[in-house]
Amino acid sequence: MKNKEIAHIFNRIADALEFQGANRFRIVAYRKAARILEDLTEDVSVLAQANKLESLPGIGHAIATKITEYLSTGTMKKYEEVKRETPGTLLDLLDIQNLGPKTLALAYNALGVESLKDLKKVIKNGRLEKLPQMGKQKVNNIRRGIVLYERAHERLSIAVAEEIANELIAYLKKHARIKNISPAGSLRRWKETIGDIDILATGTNGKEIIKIFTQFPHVERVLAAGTTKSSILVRGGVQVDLRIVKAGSYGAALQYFTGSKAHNIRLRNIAKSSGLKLSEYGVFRGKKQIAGRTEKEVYKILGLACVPPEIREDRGEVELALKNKLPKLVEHSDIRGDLQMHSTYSDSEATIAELATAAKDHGYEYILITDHSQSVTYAHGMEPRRLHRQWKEIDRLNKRLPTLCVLKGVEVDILRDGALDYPNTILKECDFVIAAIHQGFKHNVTERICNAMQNPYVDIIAHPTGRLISSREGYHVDLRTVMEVAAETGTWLEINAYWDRLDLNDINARAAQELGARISIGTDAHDTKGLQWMKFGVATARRAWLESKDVVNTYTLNKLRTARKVNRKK
DNA sequence: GCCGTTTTCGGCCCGACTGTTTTCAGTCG
Repeated sequence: MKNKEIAHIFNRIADALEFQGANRFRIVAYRKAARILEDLTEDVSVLAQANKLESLPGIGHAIATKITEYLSTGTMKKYEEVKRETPGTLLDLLDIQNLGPKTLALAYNALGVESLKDLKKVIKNGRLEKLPQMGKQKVNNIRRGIVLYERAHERLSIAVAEEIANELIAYLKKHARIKNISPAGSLRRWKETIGDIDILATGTNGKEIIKIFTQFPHVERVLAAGTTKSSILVRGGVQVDLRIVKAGSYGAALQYFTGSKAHNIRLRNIAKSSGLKLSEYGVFRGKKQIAGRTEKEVYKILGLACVPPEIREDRGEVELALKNKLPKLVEHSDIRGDLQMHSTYSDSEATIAELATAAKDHGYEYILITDHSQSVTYAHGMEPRRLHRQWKEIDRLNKRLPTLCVLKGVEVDILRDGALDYPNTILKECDFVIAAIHQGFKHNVTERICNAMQNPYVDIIAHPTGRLISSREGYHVDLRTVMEVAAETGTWLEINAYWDRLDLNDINARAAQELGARISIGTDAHDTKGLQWMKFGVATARRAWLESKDVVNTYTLNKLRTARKVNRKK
């Protein structure tokens, strides 16, 4: 699929146009087209062939022509032109904080800056500072931006961001006079990675709250501190922004700072077309505020149902909210069990008894123990004898635990040659079986997974793409084919809730559901604490628009057993 | 560059903070 590739090109063109000082609405148009392509689960070339590109919102004739050009010739004239006009790595520098297109253009035209190296040089020798409109402070800010750019230049995992935000919110609640406080931004939307952490609070004395905020024990640097807004860097260079608003604007501000930007633009357009104005201070008719205390009120006055934060991405939710037809998203409290976890029988630190106790604390009705199969030697995979011993222990445990059912499972490897790591005589004795690729990532993966799904005893495909958010691309796999075969055979596809996997991700899980496949969520816990990752799995399911009927571990155990694939012979 | 239930032209979201200015431009979200 060339979707991502073309999206990248459009973003590049937008960067270049920004640098050239082009009409800002043209720039927005390219960025929007890029985002549409990134969100698209269908292959753009299929749409192009069917002549349907222009039916996508935000893609008009000019951009459709450019897409077609690229698909048929492998190049795009506009992109080639842009590359000719802006040297090498120049546009990469736009990722540096406090250095925008205007300043970069100035540095390029007046001083010939073409690279990070050049930029550092003109900062050091003082020439940048001497340019018109520049000065000591501005250059200082750019210098700090470079430090961040070189250090981080990557996004935080949701797990790290959530932990920092929780700690900071607890600190502020304890030390400052605050009425309401909430995370906002991509953290509140539960995106898998977070750029910086946004927190919104109400209180009467903004200045005092901000002072306390900037004294948070882990502050590395205070970037800005006004009366309503402040930014700090905490350990590891993570940026946290705090906004203080009046209680009467809390809902509007929460809505505004939660985003996404694309979602908000839609809302503001709707407000405008009915003669209203929407800002972070409220909804206004003329100068009179007519809503803003709660988010619900803001959506309502615009004629929309209140959209859950997880789906505020302008992926169709605005249209449905206008018709009051939003999906009823799956809730964490709907989850009755966890369908992937490991014990000391393979590579985990927790015994089955410990996992069971922790699961009871989570209020679960069942858990599926899924230790690794024999050929995964690095994870201490189980030969059949050890598996049988485990089953006996589970039988004993189940007698002691009336409210929880510990299910016998396995995470069976799909081997290089496509065979499964246990014979069917073993698999059929399991309550549920998860199949997974852990070897041969580039080796006929689609075919191997699809074969595994044809096996009547394979219930779930674990982490279907194999990606690791922080470090690994994933298998060479045709996911759409996998989803189709999953739907055909009744095999469930996993949302692996481990924060560095979240695999399937939001977009793919939604596509799987649309193609008729069902989803199971498993934490893949390797200790008792790992059971807590369920929240990230549920959030991903919500971002995928899933309802409880789409997620099998919202089912009672009886229903779960009868919902499994039809060709299974007992 | 996109878009249209008044429009095929003339719109396109809105505001805070900073720094260099003396009325405003640039950047960010």
